[in-house]
Amino acid sequence: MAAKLTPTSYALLGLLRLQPWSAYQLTTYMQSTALNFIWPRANAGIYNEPKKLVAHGLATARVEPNAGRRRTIYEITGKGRRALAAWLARPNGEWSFASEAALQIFFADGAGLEELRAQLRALIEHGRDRYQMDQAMVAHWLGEGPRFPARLHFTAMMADLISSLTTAIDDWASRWLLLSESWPDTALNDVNETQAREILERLLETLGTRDN
Amino acid sequence: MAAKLTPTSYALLGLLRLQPWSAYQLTTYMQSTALNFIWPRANAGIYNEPKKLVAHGLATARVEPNAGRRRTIYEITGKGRRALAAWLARPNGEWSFASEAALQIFFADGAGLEELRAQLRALIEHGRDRYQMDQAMVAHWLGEGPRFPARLHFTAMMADLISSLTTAIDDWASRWLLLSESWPDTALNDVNETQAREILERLLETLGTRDN
DNA sequence: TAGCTCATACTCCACTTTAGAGTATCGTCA
DNA sequence: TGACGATACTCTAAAGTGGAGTATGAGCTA
Repeated sequence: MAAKLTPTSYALLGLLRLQPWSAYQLTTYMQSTALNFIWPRANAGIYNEPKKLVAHGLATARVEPNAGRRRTIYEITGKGRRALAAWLARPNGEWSFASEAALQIFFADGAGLEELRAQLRALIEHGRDRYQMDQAMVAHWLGEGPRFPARLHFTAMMADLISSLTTAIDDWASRWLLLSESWPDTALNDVNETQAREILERLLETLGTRDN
Repeated sequence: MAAKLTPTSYALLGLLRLQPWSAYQLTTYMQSTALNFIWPRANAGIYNEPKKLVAHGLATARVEPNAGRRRTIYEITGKGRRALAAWLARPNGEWSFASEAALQIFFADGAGLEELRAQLRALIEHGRDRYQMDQAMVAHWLGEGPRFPARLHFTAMMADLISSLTTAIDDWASRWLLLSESWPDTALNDVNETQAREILERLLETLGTRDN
């Protein structure tokens, strides 16, 4: 009877290893921290997950009063610790990206130049919002310290990853916003064909130096 | 009676705008091109989507013989074109990332140093596989040209995006593989605390220059 | 010729996940 | 007293998934 655990299960086990949590705390933490960037999950799904952990003996639940209300506190079990350790020992290089914005840009030859550029600007604006949010968090970590001070290095690692990706997308959108300045429209023409070939040639070089 | 269209619906409309497609062709194209990077979708879902488009009058379907077999060919309608154009005119800066690997790295304080480093190496290896794949595609586009020659600039745009993200993650993993060389274990210590603070301080600077 | 493999062409399905609400209670404030 | 925000959690129709499966035809080999 192998428990059908998902990465979400393991994420919660990872948090429970640090301390006991209420379901609300787990959900709030997962949705307001770096975790929401590297493993975005819907509210309802997170609430359901600890119940599954309990059903499989990986966590325990107790209901306690809290300021006149009841809340459920979850704690990891020994079995849960072992399941987490086994998962951590299984290397996995996978990641995925998805973007409706990028999809719209990919099909922008069905729209006008100004619409394409508006999409690129929207991506840049979205990145700006992200930067402001991240800046406040980083300043807080350097000042008061993170929620888990003993994990500062992991906090920094994730902040570095998020910033790297946000910056990469920002740079990409800015690059093509600049390149498209000289386009008459979204159709292929001499200007943007030359640009495209140059970019592809540059990519071929870059990829060639990295594939071994 | 507004059709409940998803980004997947629009992606298919975007492809149908270029030419008529069979369901098999739509599925194969979506899963083997840049589209699978910016909007990854399961096989069954893609097969179902064109039927919905037909149900909403955005596409038509006809069954034709093909080498003794039957296949369904879909074509976009005028209504479908208008729905696509309206979607393209709605800017959207959103994107999402998800990675079980990053999740495992985030919780690696529950494992040993070698396990953390194995995770980082797995990410780098995954990137290397990606580079080899992309290299072959880019070489093909520069040689024979892409499937849709008139969209070369959009092909280049997406290749640039994919490469940027792959490179960013590769660099991040390499950076932390290097930084962790001097760690005695995954716990916080003087060495990695100093590293973490330096990274966070550098991030604060970078974010500060980009948030306005 | 028969069998195997691959490509073409698509369906099925139990389960998971989502977006986007909703309900309920308590403390604080005007 | 009523409104608002925080705490605490549930509900649900629709979308999506992984991982098969079925079927047919062409090409190749023993």
